[in-house]
Amino acid sequence: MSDAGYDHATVERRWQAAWDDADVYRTPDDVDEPTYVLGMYPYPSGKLHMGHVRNYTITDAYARYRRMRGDDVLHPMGWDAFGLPAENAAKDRDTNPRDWTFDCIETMRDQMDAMGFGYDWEREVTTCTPEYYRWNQWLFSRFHDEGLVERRDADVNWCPECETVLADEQVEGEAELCWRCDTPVEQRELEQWFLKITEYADELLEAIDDLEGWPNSVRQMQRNWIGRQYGTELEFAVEGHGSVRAFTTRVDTIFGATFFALAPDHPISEKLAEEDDEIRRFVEHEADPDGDEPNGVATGLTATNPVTGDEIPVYVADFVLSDVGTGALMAVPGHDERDHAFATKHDLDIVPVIAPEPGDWDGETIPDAPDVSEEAFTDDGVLVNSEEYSGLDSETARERLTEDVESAEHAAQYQLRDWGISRQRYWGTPIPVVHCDDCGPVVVPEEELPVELPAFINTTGNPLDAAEEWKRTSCPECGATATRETDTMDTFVDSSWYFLRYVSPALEEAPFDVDRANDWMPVDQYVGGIEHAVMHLLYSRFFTKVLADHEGLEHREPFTNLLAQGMVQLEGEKMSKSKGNVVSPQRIVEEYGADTARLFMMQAAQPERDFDWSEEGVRSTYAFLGRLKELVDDFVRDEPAGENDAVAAYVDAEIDATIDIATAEYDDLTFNTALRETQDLVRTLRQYADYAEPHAETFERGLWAVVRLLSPVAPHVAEELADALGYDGFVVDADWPEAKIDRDAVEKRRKLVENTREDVRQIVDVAGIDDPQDIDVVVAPEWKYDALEIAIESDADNLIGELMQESHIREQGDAAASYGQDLQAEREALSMTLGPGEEHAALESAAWLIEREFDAPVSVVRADEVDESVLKNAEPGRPAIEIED
RNA sequence: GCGAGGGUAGCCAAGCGGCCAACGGCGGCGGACUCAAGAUCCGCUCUCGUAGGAGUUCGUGGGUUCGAUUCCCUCCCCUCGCACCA
Repeated sequence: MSDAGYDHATVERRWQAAWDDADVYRTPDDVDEPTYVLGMYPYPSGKLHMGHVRNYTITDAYARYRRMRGDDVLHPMGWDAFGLPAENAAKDRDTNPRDWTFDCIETMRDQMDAMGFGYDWEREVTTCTPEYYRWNQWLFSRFHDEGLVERRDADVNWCPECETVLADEQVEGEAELCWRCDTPVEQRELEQWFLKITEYADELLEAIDDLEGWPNSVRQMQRNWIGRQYGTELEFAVEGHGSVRAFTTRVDTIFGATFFALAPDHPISEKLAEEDDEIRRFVEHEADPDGDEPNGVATGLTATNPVTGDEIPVYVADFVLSDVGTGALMAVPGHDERDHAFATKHDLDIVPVIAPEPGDWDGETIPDAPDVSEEAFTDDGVLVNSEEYSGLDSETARERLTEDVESAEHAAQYQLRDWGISRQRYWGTPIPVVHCDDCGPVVVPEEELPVELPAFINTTGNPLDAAEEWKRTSCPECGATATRETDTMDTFVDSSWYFLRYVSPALEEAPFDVDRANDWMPVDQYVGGIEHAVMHLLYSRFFTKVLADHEGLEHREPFTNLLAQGMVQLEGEKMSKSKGNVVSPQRIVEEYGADTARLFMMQAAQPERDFDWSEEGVRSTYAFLGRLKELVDDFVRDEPAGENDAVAAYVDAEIDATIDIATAEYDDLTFNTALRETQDLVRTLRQYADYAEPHAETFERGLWAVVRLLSPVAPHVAEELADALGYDGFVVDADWPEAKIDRDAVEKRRKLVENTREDVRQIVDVAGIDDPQDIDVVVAPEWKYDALEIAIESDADNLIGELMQESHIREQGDAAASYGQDLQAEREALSMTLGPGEEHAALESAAWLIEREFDAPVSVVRADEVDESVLKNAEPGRPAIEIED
């Protein structure tokens, strides 16, 4: 047999053209509840990489599978087409972002076609077109109407390289580097537009529990990101400045509060800085919120502890962050590590007020106070030194104190911040706002949308700032001369709702057709990289909820099932341009074809796992397809005329087994297992053809099953083979094969055959039989199956007694007693086997495998055809074996 | 530090209460085919064993159970995310 392969280029082009002519991937608007399969749309960088190929092969294979199962399928593709790289590329190449982007899209669409991805291109969405981004602007204005847009001064993350602000999510790691260019991020204060995602913090958090189709890791990352914490907010009176609210999760430690601390940019700190040089010096120069050391300066003021009435010193400290809690906190050095460090440094009191709960605590005795002079005790415990609260456990004390203190109330604190969407860049959606001297910022009215981007100006700053003519406009409210907002939107706005646009991509009246979206959404299966675990997936959930509340969408979550696909690596390392270890999909497609690339990837590992690209693996996959084609061609050229005998029955059963298992695996998206089974079936078919003249009908059924089981992953070659087998029409539209038996029977039959073959091998080996002459396989007598069934169902203490009540078992005498004892011994572990007739048939049809292996005739016989002495080894699920040498 | 997910035979990797000495792949060994090689096919690959047997294994140490790779606890190690968060 050769490993020559086949003419993949011709085959793939032929079927791509045929699909195209027949428009097979089109999803008409009038289908009912299609299965919505979606891969995260790519940024059009100009080149498909292996990550894309893997991502989109997964969705394509699943979409094809669902289609063959009879579903209508929505499987669209589009372009996340705004973004900074286009601007940089335009500058480098002396062109403009628009032309560059469309060139890239063109190339990538061709590459996707060459991969055989079956998209409904009539639903293509491109975010950089005014037809798309006008709806970003429209949504901005709707969000604004609903009070979900805010403009405020903010300290923002500024990337000096990209010359734009970044969302918190776009700043990476401790070193605070820009996610795009790895430049250290700086802080700037700018007027920014925010979407108030925090309004939805509770729902975004709580609904995560119901996202059962999502990986736990992603769910947990979102929970952490939202970071809700319950605690208590209460007031400390600061002399001369009135009441100051502080948030704490540990109000139970309030008797140990020995100082009070304010953030450097707290209003009181700023006021104090105006009056006091030392405080000003600290606020303006010394404060280092990023440093490890807690620094601070005494204000000379005191604050009144609302519970004890004690006056405690007030500090301005850089470890207090203005955007956490209220920007002011009560510090308890005895029970908080950071407060402890600060107190030690400034020689402040450290008072223990919580003791570890004694192991044998009775619930009331007040334990001894722990020593906290060296180290804070941060766990919950029992209150001490806390007047009437001493002796309470932390939990109860928190409740009680929050109730008792007049200014105290339960409060929640979130880590999630509002989403700053302003970007000082050109290639994005213009924020539809006009600044008027009299009216302030005014949102552009709906009928004037879209605010289109002006022509690109190659400049160092924001090109929109340089577009003088474009900037000059009139105020929509008072008509006075006004200027346009020059910031554009974060591109995550685009991707927060694109999955809705696919439903009605050309609609001119609204971003999406609400009725159809209600029918078609949510996305049934979403697939993409883990890097979007927080940002894109959280923003999309937020948008979906807002649209549900205000635009009539009947779904509150966009994605039912989420698959975070693993990386394609090379020798255990992530492929990257800088490392120079990139395998180009283009080259693989040219050399081996798209089917090989797809098949190799899908069989290499489960979709969510990382796996290593292997040139050798690719070659062997290619060889597999070539040999399969040869097998089909041989069959068609010279149709065999074998009998429908026991061997054919074996092959037939294997076909069913393969279909049954592969189907279940396709449902789970574990393509690797489905494909392994399918390849095993090909091997079985080849063995069959080698061993005997195959029964044509059975053989063809097997080939046709293989072709269809393979077709979601290797669609071109599947069409080619189906064509060779004389199938009229496209495999894409063919019915998924059906198995005639159930999984349980499949597994029992396979196990029986496998165990029997193994036993024969062992006997031959251990007994040192060189050349077996004759092999008998003896199925157990029927009464043993009955006894087994009784043993499984019975819960009587004395199993033997129970068995002996059956006359046909009792008649077996010693044999019955002996088998009964075996059953009794393994009683808890027994399970039902196939029946005697089924076992006989299964072994009969598998006998050829043993004959072939040992080159000796095999007879499968029933119990009543042999001597009793032989029968003692025969049990249900385990025939007796007699070998003559 | 907090949270999540992991640690399985030479390697990768399934299993997640009994059919588990543990699917599958790679590597290695033997055989068939071949002039030969490659490809393909058939076995073997923890230890011992002349009729299908026995023994010791699934990070560590305990526990629950008639029975644990599978459940619970301790500890060690790895990966990922978050982190001066009050």
